[in-house]
Amino acid sequence: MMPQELAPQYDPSGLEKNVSQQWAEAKSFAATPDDNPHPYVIMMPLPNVTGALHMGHAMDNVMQDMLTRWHRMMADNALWMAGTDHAGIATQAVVEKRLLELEGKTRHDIGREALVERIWDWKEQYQARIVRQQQAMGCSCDWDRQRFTMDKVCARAVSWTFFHLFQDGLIFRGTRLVNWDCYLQTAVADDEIVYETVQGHFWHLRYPIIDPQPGEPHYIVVATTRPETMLGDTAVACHPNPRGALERLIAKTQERLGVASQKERTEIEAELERLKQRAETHLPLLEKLTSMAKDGRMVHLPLLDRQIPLICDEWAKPELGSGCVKITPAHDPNDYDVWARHSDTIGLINILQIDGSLNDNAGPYQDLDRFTAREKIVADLQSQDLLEQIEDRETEIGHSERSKTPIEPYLSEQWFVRMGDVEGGVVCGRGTLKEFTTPGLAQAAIDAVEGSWSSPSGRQVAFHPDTRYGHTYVNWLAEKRDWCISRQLWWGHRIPIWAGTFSGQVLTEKLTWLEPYLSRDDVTARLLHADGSSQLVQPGSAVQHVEGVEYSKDDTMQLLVCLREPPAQEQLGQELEAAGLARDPDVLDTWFSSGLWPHSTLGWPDPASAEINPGQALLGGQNGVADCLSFYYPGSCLVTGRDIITLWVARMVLMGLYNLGDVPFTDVFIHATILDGKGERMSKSKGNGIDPVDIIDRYGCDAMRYVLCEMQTGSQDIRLPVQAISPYTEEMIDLATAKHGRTIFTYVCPTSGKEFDVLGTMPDIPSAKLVSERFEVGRNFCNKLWNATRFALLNMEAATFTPLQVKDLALEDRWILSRLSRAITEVHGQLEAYNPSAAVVAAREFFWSELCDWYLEMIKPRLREAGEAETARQVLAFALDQVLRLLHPCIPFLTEFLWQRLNEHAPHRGIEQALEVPELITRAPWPRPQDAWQDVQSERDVDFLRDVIRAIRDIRSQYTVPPKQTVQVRIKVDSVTGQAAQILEAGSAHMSQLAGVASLQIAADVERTADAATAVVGELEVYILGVVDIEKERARLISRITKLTGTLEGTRKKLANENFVSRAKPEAVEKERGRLVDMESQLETLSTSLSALG
RNA sequence: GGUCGCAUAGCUCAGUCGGUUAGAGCGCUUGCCUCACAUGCAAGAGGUCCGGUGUUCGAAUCACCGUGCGACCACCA
Repeated sequence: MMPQELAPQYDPSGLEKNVSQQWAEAKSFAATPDDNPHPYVIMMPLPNVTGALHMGHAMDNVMQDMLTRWHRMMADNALWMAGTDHAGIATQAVVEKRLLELEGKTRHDIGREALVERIWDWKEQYQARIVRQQQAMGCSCDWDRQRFTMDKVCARAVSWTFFHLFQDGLIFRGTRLVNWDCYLQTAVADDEIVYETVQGHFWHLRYPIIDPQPGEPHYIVVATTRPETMLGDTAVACHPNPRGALERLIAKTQERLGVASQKERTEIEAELERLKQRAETHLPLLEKLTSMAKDGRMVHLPLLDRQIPLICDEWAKPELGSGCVKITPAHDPNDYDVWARHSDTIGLINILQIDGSLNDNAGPYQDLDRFTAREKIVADLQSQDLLEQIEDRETEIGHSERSKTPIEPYLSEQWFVRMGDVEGGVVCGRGTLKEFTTPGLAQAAIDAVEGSWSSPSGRQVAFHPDTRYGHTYVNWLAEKRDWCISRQLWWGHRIPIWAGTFSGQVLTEKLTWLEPYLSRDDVTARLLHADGSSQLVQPGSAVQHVEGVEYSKDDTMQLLVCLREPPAQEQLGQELEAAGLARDPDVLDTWFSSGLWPHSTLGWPDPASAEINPGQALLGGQNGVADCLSFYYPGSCLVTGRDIITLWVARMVLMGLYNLGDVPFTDVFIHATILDGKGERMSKSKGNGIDPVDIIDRYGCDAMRYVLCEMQTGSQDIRLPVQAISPYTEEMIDLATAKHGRTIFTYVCPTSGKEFDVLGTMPDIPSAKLVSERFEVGRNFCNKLWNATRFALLNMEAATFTPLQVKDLALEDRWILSRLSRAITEVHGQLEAYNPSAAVVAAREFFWSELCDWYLEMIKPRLREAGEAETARQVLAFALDQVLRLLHPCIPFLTEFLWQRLNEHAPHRGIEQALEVPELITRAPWPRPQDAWQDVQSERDVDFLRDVIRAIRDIRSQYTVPPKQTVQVRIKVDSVTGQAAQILEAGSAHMSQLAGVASLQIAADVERTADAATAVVGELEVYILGVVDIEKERARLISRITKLTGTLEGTRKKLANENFVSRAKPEAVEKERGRLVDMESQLETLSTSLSALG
C-alpha cells in the first residue's frame, strides 16, 4: 500500500475510532500469567452503575491508563482490571425513584424479586454505557476480565469472607443506634450522611417536678431541636458536680485567654464573662437539682403522664442551656451512651416506626409522621403552659446522601465487623503461607502503611505523591469504630445467615438436627445470648454443650447459621428454612464487596473453580503457569481521589490482609480533585459537571488526556474553568462570571439575552453543553505532533537505515540526540515519582521547543540536499519514533496512528543499531536514555548559536525588519581561530536559515558601521548592519545598560560583603565572580556602542 | 472543636538542597498566511512571591505570628 500523505490538520474523530478498533482486534490489552517476573496490576476504582462518568472519573482513568501503558511498554505483564460496582443504596434509590415517577409504584408493590430484576436491567444498560465511555477515553483495560461486584466470582468471595469473619467472631449482630433513612428504610453509614444547615428552632420545655419540697423549683427546663423525641425520654440529667465543672471551665477559658491572639481575645473575654455570670445565676439552682437527683427524685413527663428519674451524668453541661438535658436513649447517640451508663435505673424507649412515623409508645401521637407530631406536641405543650421559650436557631441536620431526607437515629439490630483489637489477636491469611497474627483488623491496616511493618512477602503500602494522605488513612482507622455492614435493602449481596429464635427443648432439637452439618467446613453456627455475646457451636460438641451449664432451660436464644458456598445456600438454605430458620433479609454494605475487589476479581478463594461470565478469560493456571490470583496478587498501584481513602482504600487493605495475608497493592496514587472555575467541586447535581464525552467530541480524547496529565501536578485541587456553549449562539460562556437566570442552574446568554439551563431538567428552556476552553491546549499540541510527523513523512520518501556513529554526526544531530537522552531520563523519572505533569512538560519541551523549533528548522536545508539528506532523515525518524513512544502513555490514539504511518515510511529506524519496531505502539519498548549520547559540548555550542540567532531576531523585530528581508551581520571575536569563531563559522548556514542573515563576517577587528545595531552575546559583539534609527538605538542601548547596571551593582555588593565571601559555599562565590566578569564586559561593549552613536 | 493543606504574572499552575536577572501554558501587545502546522512562527510587555517578625552572608523556599481560603474528621440537648 502506498503511504498516504497526511492532511494539513489533525482531526481526532475518525482516527480515535479506528485505532480503538485495531486495539480491540489485536487484543492489545489482554493480560495472561506467564513467566514474566514483573507483573504490574492496577485495579480500577469501580464506578457505580448509577450513572454516567464525569471529569473526576476521566482524571482517575487517565492516570491509571498512563501508568498501565507505561509499564506495558517497559515489558511488564500489565493487567488493568476494569469493573463496576452495584452500589447498593445508590442504585436501588435511583431505580425506585424511576419506578415511582414512571409507574407510580413503590418497591413493595412489585416485590423483592421484581425490583431486583429491574435493577439488573438498569445495571446492564449503565454498565454498557460506562464501558463505552472508558473505551472512548482509551482505557487499556483487559476487557475480557471486566467484573461487576455481583458477578458470581465476586459473590463467592463475599460469602467466604463473611463466613470466616463470622466464624472468627469478627462479625457480630447487635442492637445499636444507627443512622436511619426513613424514606429508603435502611440503615446508612456515617459517611453516607451530608449535613445541611437549616433554619430551625430551639424549644425550651418545662418538665414538672413531682412533689416539690419547699424551696425547690416546680419544674426543670430542658431544650431540644426535636421536641417529638420527648415522647421517648426516660430521664432528665444534671451534672453531678455543676460548680466544679463550671469552675474548671472558667479556669480553662482564662488559660486560653492568656495565649490567645488579639482577634480571639474579645470573643474569649465575652465567653468568660458569660460563664462567670452564669455561675452567679444558675449554680444555686443546678446544685439544688443535683442534690435532688442524688435523692432519687422524679420528674413528670408531660403529655404521656410518665414519671422519669432525675439523674446525674456528666453529659449535662452546666454551661449550656438550662444546664439540664433530657435523655432520649433510643433516638440520640449521646443519650444512648448515658443510658449505657445508667441502664440499671433508666429505660430505653423507641418511639419510631421504620417509615419515620410514631409507634404505640407515642400514645396519642401514634401513627403521626414525626414532623406532624412535632407541631402537635409543641401546640399541646404550649396550651399547658409547658413551653418556656422558642428560640430561632440554625441547626445542622444530617440528611441521607441518597434520599435527601433527614436522618433519624434509630435503634435497630444490625451486623457489624469488629474493627478493634481482640483478645488473642486476629489471624490473617489463615491457611496460607503468609499467615500471621495481628491485634485487630483496623490495626493490621494501620500497620501496613507505617514504619517498620511489612507483610510476609516484604510489602508495605505507600501513598503518593506525598505522605499526607497516609495521615487521613491512619487517623480514620485509629478510631477502630465497628463497621455496620448490614443494609435493609434488596439490591446487594444478601447476608448468608439463617436465624431462628428458640428455647429449651426446641433449641436442643434444632442443634441436634444441625449436628451433622456442622462437621462440614462450609457450615458454621453461633448461639447469640441475650446480652449480645455469642459462642461458636462446635461440631461434635454441640449437643453436649447445649445440655451443659451454658444456659438455663428457659433461656431463649438465637441460633445463627452461616453458609459459605452460594450453591449450598440454595439447597441447604431451604432445609434450614424448613427447620424453622429464616434467611436474614438484609444485604451487605457496598464497601464490603468492593473491599474484596483486588482479590475477588482474580478468583479468590480458588481461581480454578471460579465461575466467570461466558467468553471471559480464564482464571485458573494453565500449561504449568500460575493462576491469575497467585500471579497478579498482590497488585501494584491503586489510583484514586482522596475522597474514598477511608471508605475504600482502608477496607481493601484490611480485607486483603485478612483473606490472603498480604496487602492488595504497594502504592496508592492520590490524584487531584477537579474543581470548577469558582473552586467548587464538580458534580452533575451542582450544574458544573463536565461530561468527558462532550470534551472528547469537541477536542478529541488525546487532547483531553494531555490536559488532564498536564494538570496533575500534585497539589490537592485543580481549578478547571467551565464554559457553557450557548444553545442560541454557540458562543462559549464562562460560568464563573455569567449571570444567572431564574434559578442557580440557569444562565443568561449575553448576546441573545435568552436563558438556558445546565442541568437538563428545565422543561421549557434549552440546556447547554458544558466544556472548558482549557482543552484547546491539548488539541493544539496534538495538531503540532500531527504536523511535525507530517513534515517528517513528506521528507522521508527514501528513508533507509544505516548504522551511524554518533561522533561522526553533524552538530545539530549530536545535539538533538543528547537532548533526547536527557528528555527520556526526565520523563521516566517524573513518571516514577508520580508526577505526570512534569513528565508531560518534559516531553513537550523536548518535542516542541527543541525538536520542532530548532532541530527541524536547522535540518531543512540538509533535507533538500542529496548526500546530506539521508543522515538527517534517519536521525529525524529516530527522534520522532522516540517522541511517539514517550508520549504514548499520555496521548495513546494519535501516537498509535502516527506510529503506523511512520512504520509505512521508515520501517527501519535507529542510530547505531536498528530499533525493535512492533506493528502497534502499545507494546513498543519504552525508550532508554543513552549515556554515550550525552554531549555537553554540542549542547553548549547549540545554546551559543541559539543565543546569537535570538539576538539577531530581537534586533530585527525591534527595527521591524520585514521577515523576507535579509541582513548583513558582523561579529567581533577575540580570535578567528578561537572556539567561538569556529562554532559561528560552522553555524553560519543555521544563521542564514533561522535569522535571515545574508552575509556574515567574523573577525577580531570588524568595524561597526554607523547604521549598525549592537547586540552582546556573552563576550561577543554582534553588529546588524543597515537597520539603525539612531534615536531608537540610543534608547535601546540605554535601557539595556540601565538594567545591566542594576544587576551588576547587586552582584558587586554581594561580593564586597565579607560575610558572603567567607561563609557562602565556595561554588556560590565563584559563580558570582564569573557573572561579574561577564556583565562588566557586556556593559563595556554596550557603553562603547552608545558612545559611538555620538 | 480536632487534623491537614493552600496563597507566586490578568487566568490555571510549576518552582527539588535556601544561592544567577522567580518559570511554563493560556491571555495580552507587535510583526508575519516563511514551501509541516495561523490549532502556527518570531519578538515583547507583565511579579509587593498574601502581610509581618525572626533565623541566615543570603529567604518565594526555613520558623513563628497574622490575614484570607479549602479539605477531612468529630460534635451540635
